[in-house]
This record gives sequence, C-alpha cells and structure tokens, in this order.
Amino acid sequence: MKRIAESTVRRLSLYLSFLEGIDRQGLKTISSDELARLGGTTSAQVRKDLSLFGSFGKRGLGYSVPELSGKLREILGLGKQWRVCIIGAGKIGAALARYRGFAERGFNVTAVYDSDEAKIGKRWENLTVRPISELEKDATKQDFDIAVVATPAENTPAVVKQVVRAGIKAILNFAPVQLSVPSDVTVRNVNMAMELEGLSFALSNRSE
Amino acid sequence: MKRIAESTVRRLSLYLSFLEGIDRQGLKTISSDELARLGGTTSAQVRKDLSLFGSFGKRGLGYSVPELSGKLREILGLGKQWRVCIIGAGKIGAALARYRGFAERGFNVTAVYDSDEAKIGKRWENLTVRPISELEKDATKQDFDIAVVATPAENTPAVVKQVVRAGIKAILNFAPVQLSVPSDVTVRNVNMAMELEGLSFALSNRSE
DNA sequence: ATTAGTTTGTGAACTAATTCACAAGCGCCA
DNA sequence: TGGCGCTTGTGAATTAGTTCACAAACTAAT
Repeated sequence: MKRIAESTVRRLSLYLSFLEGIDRQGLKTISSDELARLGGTTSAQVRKDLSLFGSFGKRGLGYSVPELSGKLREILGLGKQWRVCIIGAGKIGAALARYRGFAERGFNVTAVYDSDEAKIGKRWENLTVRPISELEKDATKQDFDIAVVATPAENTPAVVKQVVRAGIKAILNFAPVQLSVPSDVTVRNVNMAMELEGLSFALSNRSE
Repeated sequence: MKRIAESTVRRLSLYLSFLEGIDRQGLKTISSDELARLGGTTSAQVRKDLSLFGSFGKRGLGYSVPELSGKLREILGLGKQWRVCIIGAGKIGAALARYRGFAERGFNVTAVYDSDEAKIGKRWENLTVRPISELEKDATKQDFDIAVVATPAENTPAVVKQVVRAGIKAILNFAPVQLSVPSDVTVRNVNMAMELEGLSFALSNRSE
C-alpha cells in the first residue's frame, strides 16, 4: 500500500468523530462538502483522503453515515482491542490511567511501570505499579501493543530503550524529548511546551 | 514577514529544547548537522528553518549555543510573560493548573472558569473558580493572552464563542472537537483520541 | 424516458515543504 | 599570508500535499 501521510490519518480521525456526531443526530447520509465544512478543509481533500482506501460514496448522494463510520473504524484499526502499558506512575501517568476514553475506544491499560522504588507495589486504579526492569519479561506474556511513556525527560531515553527491547512497536510519548527508535517503531509525541510556544509565536508575530 | 509553516515552528521549539540541554552540558557551539541528528531531520532543514529569521551561524564554526538560544526564545516570543486562563475546572484543567512548567516558561495562569454552579467559588491552587459568564467582563481588566479550553465536547462551541468575544487571540484546545474561530485567532489542538488512533492505524497497516 | 440537479472519484495543475549541492566565509596552522 | 578543512546560507531541484475541474453516476421529478 502507498504510504499514507500523518496529516491524512489525523483527518480520518476527525471525520470519524464528526460521523459519530452526525449519527447521533440520526442523519443517514453526508456529503464530502459537509464533512469538509465541519473539518475546516475542502471537499476535494475529503474525497481524496477517502479515495486512498476505496470508494465509499454514491455519486449524487454522498456517503452513508454508518457505512463510512464502519470503514473508517476499520481503516484506523479500531474495533480491535489494543493492550497498552503506561510507563511512569507520575501525574500524567495517573491522569491517563484514570481516563475513561481509553477503554471506550479499545485501548486497554493492562499494566503500569515505574523505576522509583517508592512507587513500585502501590495500587493504582485496578493495577499495581511494577518495576520497569520487569517490562521485557512481562512483555513476552502480555504482548503489549502500545507503550505510553510519561517519564521525566532525563530517564526517558533509557526507558524507551527497554520499551523497544520488549518488542513494543508503538509509543505515545509525553516526555519533552525526541525519541530515537528503530524505523519499525511508530512514535507520536504530545508536548505541551511545544504547543504553548506555537501560540506564543503566533501572538508575537501577528500581522507582519 | 513571510508566512511560517506550523511544522517550522514546532522544529524551532525542538531546537530550543536541544540547545538548553547542550548548554547545560557546557558546550559553546553546535553545528546544524548535530542539531539535525538530535531532531531527526537534515542539516539543510535546520539551516533553512533558521534562515527564515536571520543568519545566526558562523561558517566553518556553527552556531553559538547561548546566542542561538536567545534568538529562538525571541522568535518564539518567550521572555515575554503571557496571561493564561483555564476554562473548565475538570480533571484536565486541574492537571494543567498544577503543572509547574507553565509558569517557568512565562505562561501565568491567572484565572479559572467553569459553567458548573457546583464548582464556582471553589479554591483551586491559589485561584478561585469563576463563572464563565464573567469571562468577557474580566477580560477587559485582565487582558488574557491565551485561553486553555478543557471543557466537555458538547459545551465547547458555546465556550469558545465567549472566549472569542472576550477578545482572546490564542486557544489551546483539549476538547475533542474542531473549533470554528475567526482567522485572527490561533488554535492548537491536543487530542488524545487522535494520537491513539494514529498509533492504531500504524499498527494495523504495517508493511503493506 | 428524459432532463435537471447533485455529488463522487480522480487525473492534472498547482502550491508548499524538503533536500541537494555548492559558492562563500571563517578559523587554524605553517 | 596562503592554504586547508569545515560549516553556513541559499538558489535550484525534487518530492509531498492540496486544490481544481470535470466526466461519470446517481436521484427525483415530470
């Protein structure tokens, strides 16, 4: 399959969330034009995005809302259940472990790790914090799909090395560092400082 | 000034964080090549990014670490102090209000708003939760630069309308909806579901 | 059955972003 | 001072992403 741009995947996510809203409103079909309006893009963009995966619409009519939802869910790999471990039992880790939206979408947090002796063994939601040194061994049994890395910047490179050695192929990284991983490991970064600096830049450079 | 791409601004943030690390190690200069290696990009990209704002390097030598840090800070509008209000006194809002990194970088949270009667008046860190209906009035005195929107999806459009009416020109949006704002308002979205779906997509479509 | 009115799917055209590649500048050393 | 080794800054070339524009397909109405 042709390489799909990250921007395309983000838009597919967005379309799916719109479709879920539209579906709740009880509407049965939607046009690329309407979807574009909701997503702040163009109808051609919407059609091009979808056409990368097949042709799901009916000319003159638009797209069936439930059908397109289903297709997008399939394309995005939802429907499957994913096993997620959280690395770093700090504030962000805690917030994430409590986040209901995870499980709703098929992302099941099945373990929490930390390197801090003081935290190991503590109960956490319905999980017990385990030592990061056990990750590689555990992974052979639990077969994690995704690691959420929420560790202090300085520990992160070492932690990520262990995640990679454990054979995990997808990382959601909250640490404010750039991860260096083999090319078969996918990383998404969530970096608050960067977002704020983006706003700061915009505010500082308006109308020049 | 020429329009600067968001991807460029993100990289500038990244370079700055590397420079801060390099500076702590006590190194005085750095080449575009080294910066590129850290950021997972190419040296040409680094130089092109910087050249949009001036020429900060010395041929044969590279860039002075403190000088380039300073320039980047200036470009990104750090150094200034920004007034930030948080809208939505829920879990995300709470985590953000407690986040130390905000103030360190000049982002000062000076108010928290919510529409829930039960929350209004409660103390929160060193702030008191105020009714969102007062935002517009408060803004004339406090002059907020940035609004952090962390409200439930269904309330968000109404909330954002009030933020815009209050004259705030930058929004960091945590709600999983697409905001519709005038073109002079800058929005950055942080959307966990979207990031997870990106990983799910990558896992589902490996090596095709 | 024909026509009018929509809306898709997709090459082609365009625009934006990245990478190449090299002249020019700088420090160091003899 | 001249030559060598490095590294920048930047047009030109390339690659990636978006938008245009239109034939084809579908519905509904007459």
